[in-house]
Amino acid sequence: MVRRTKEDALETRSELLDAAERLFSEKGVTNTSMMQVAEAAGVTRGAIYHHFKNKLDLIESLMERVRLPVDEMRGCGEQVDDNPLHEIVCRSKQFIHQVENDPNTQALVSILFHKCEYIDDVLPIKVHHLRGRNECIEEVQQLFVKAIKQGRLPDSVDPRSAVLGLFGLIDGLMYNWLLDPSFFSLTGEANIAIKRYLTGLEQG
Amino acid sequence: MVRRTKEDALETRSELLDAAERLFSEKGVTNTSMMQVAEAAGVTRGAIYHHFKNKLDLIESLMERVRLPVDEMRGCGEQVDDNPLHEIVCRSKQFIHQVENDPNTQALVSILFHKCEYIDDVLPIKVHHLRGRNECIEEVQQLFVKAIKQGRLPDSVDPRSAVLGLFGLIDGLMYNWLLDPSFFSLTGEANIAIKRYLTGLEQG
DNA sequence: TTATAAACATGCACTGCTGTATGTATAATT
DNA sequence: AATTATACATACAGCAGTGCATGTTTATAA
Repeated sequence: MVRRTKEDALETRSELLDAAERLFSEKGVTNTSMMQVAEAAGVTRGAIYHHFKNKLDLIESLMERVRLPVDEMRGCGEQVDDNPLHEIVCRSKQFIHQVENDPNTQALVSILFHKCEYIDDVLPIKVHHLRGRNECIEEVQQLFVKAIKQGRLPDSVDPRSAVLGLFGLIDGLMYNWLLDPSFFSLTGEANIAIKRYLTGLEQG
Repeated sequence: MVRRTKEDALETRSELLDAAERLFSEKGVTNTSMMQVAEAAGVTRGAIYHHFKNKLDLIESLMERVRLPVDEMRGCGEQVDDNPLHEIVCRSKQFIHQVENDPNTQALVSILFHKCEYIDDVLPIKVHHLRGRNECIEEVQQLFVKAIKQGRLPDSVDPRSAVLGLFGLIDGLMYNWLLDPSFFSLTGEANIAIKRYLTGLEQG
């Protein structure tokens, strides 16, 4: 009803993003209208179109705002030893833990996996998703290279192949877990599966 | 423009389903209108609403029509020996091969993974997806049980955990491959990764 | 052979959503 | 203190899509 200060405006914008994130993850992106987002944020559609050009711009801003764990997980805090395999495990666990425990992260990943359609119009989502993923893949691949050089993995292991399998495993577990979180424990199964996969890597 | 015989009607229905499958996998489910489906099939919207109640009914029919490889892959043709692990590998390969090579299967899986939103309204999709998956999981889990009994896998392996990891791996690889098929060879990477995962299972 | 019903085509009314234009009150600027 | 720009609210026009009702033609059954 009134205009407020600049900080208040930023808060409005933030609340709009929060509402969008919630509604998108609950009802899907295309099934959520701008008016519903506005209502959920306690404002009118005018507010949205002031802060964002359109729905796509809103989505892009959502992607910009959240730093996905895929992005975060470069550099894994307590990295005591110089074993790249340990860092790979640590990063993976941290990633999965954040998805299972941080509501914001979970909502966004849920949107990416199950609540949006990868069509041309929402290309920014796909682009953002792939970019972060590819950067992360590149880094983990280097860790595998390092592990092979250190003799922790046999030479017969192709680092690219190793990282593709690992990411497939993690993504697949998250995908299925998000379909029905009560079906199994993400952290539990992921830890076991990753361990097994790495064990398989260590053998020829 | 005219009415034809019963067989022709079934063909019309089939062409509508073909068109829907194509358009859905290309442009997404919600972004494809009934009129576009009708046009692509060379008929008008009236034809669709004659054969299908609405868009959801159309989608349900799509799911009914195609037997996903997940459903098919029970009983793996040339099963010479009695090694359940071999059957597991055989089924997985068959599944993946069908996704990579059969256009119909690929289109439908692409829809399930990337071109629809799992909201309440499209619950039939989710239900169908999960039902087929769960049935298959159950069967493969029994194969793991058998393998453990035969001493081909250590007792420490939990069959449920084993199958969850395997399905996660396969789903994740397919998910990522469908995002960008040129990024890697699905069959190639899947074979390697599955082999590694099973190797990891054989170790404690 | 006639009647009925199937297999569509056509047209209409309704709705939800979008984008924008305009209004308005307040903060920020001078 | 006056002006300007910001941060929204409100109002309007317009479309795209849906669902249905109603034609129209032909198979099919009696």
